[in-house]
Amino acid sequence: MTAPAARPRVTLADIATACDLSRATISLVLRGSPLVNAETRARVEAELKRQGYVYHRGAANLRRKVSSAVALVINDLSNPFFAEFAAGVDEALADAGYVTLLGSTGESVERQQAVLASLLEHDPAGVILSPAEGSDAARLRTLLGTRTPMLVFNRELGQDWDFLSLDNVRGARLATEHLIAQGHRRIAFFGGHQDSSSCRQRREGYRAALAAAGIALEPQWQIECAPTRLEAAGQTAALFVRDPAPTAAVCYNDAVALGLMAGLSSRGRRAGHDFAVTGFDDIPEASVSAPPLTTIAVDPRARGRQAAELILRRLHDPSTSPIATVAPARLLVRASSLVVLSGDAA
Amino acid sequence: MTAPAARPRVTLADIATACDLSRATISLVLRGSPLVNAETRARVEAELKRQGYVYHRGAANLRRKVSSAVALVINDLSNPFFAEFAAGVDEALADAGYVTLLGSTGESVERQQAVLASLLEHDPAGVILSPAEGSDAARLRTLLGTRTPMLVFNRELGQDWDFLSLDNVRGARLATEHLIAQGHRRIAFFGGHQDSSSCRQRREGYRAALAAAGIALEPQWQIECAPTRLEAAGQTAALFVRDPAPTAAVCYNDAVALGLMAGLSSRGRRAGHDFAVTGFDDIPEASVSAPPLTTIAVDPRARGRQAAELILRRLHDPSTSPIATVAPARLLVRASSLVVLSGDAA
DNA sequence: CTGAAAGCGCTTACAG
DNA sequence: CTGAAAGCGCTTACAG
Repeated sequence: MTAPAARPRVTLADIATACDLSRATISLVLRGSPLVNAETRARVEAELKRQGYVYHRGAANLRRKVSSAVALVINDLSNPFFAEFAAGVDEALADAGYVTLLGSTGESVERQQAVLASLLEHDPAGVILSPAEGSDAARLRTLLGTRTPMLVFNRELGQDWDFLSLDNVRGARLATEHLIAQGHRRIAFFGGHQDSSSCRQRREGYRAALAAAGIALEPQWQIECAPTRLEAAGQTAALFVRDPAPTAAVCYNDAVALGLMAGLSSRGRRAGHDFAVTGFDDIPEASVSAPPLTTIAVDPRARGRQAAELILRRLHDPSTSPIATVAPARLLVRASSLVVLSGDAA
Repeated sequence: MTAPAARPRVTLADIATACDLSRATISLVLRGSPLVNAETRARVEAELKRQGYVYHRGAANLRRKVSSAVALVINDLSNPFFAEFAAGVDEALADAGYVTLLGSTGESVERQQAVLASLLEHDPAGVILSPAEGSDAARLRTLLGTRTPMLVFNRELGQDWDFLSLDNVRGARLATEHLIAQGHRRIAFFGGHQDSSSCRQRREGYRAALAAAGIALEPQWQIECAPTRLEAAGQTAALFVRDPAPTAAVCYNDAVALGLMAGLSSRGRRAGHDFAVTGFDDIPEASVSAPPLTTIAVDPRARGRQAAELILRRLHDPSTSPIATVAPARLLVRASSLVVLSGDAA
């Protein structure tokens, strides 16, 4: 907290005194009321500028019992996906006249509780939460109460909060169908953890595509690993323990896919030449890796704007029942999945 | 703005009534005053929990004439460098009990003015600004006045604001010295534009290292290009128009270095084998490119924490004169610069 | 140890 | 068209 400012703040009352008017009239000018005389208005506006008046929205909000802030709590701002999301949220909130109260949790549930508690003291009209892994919905509910609407992004939490999710099922299904269309029949699902809901959903899409094509799912080609490049590279060998090995892999996300591509090269194989790889997310590196990565784009900035719009709608309409929205996923075909299969491999 | 909440807010007065005490006493409990009787305190705390009271910091701040917010205005949140910076700022501000008011400008000067004006109405104790390209210091000064302290990051704006910059000179010097120590004498400076202050500073470090080693600077090896991968790849040929050609290049940044490496391979050369390359920034891709890129790390998250600490210090001590801080730069040696020179090349 | 009163910067009926 | 008065949720001397 700060010590009181040396220079005292310019206040409505100062302007009123200088113009020899009441505070009420100044307030009307500020809020653009048509009630005030044009000449009076001009005089007041000149004086506002002259004294460098800055509106104290907090005081106004207190009096009016409204809030012009929305809290945005992000699990991992150093992930470009969430950074883009945050940029989209902030953009749309600003356009609607709201200010963003930022909190980042670094995937820590404890920090998430602390950050949210602190932000709530600043009286946000609503909250947008991209939950930390392992978030406890009941604890969040206790913190939030029922007064503050929340939109949950990306990871489902249950409760009666609005929810914006990526279309994980459809995305993975698109990737898998693409590989099948290329002639692959032996397709692994590579990376991610079963206990993550997004991983479960992506596997579901993968399974659905296989099933629709009449391809049996091979349990030994369902390979779990932490969703990082390094872990993925380390797990590459698991794809090739048995013969025949898969000819393609749908990866949990781009990081995993890039790790797998590295793992492939250190085994003398090359993605896009003798093995097909797809990712998920379309991180910036995906377009410049060697080879460029076929992946699923979810446009995080657009998702951010969408999240902002959803919470704003909820603020205006608190009574309707919770809304679950699924954002579209788009297949981007690049070289990593374009393999000419030998007769043997297919 | 929101319509008034349906459920009325729980207030100090509600707790006071329920406990049959005055609001003053409740306030003392909230602020942890030792004046209040232990039994009374316990009773109050139970009631606070029971009613789900949440402190209205805005009201308290208004009364106390303090602020517990800091505005953070970022030019490009979709750049991982600035996203990390923002995460570091938020982390440190939260630890100090402040909340972050986020604004992103997308490198637009007009948006920067609008965003800042809006944030200032929320009465931040201070501002951290990573300026949009082409920012107008005088216009910013008009907006800010002299009441609100600001810390400027990365791009110098003049005025009497505190300033945190990266050590471009020292970073480029470290990279150049490293190449010299590897035996190189024909070292180019590749990429960036003369009109960017960071590019000028990096060239200055490069020149200083050459001068200290008694190596003459060759004007034809100072090659400008836009700081993107694509432009850099396209300019690669410019290094080899004359004989002898350089054996190494200090690149303006990592994007340029990665582009140069691509340009080299399409000419049948390989960074780290027959040509040495260094970058600047340590973007995530630098560690996973082929070969991994020797570069200068500036640790944006640590810079964010540092920025937060600097503005907090300024809040506590408004009178001291403006402070310019230069953040350290660290050389990360990786394979792209490790070339065994043939007798001829050296 | 607790309460009554004034006030932070604003807005909003209500008069005139 | 403008002003007087009350009040948003809190804190802070000042009494007692």
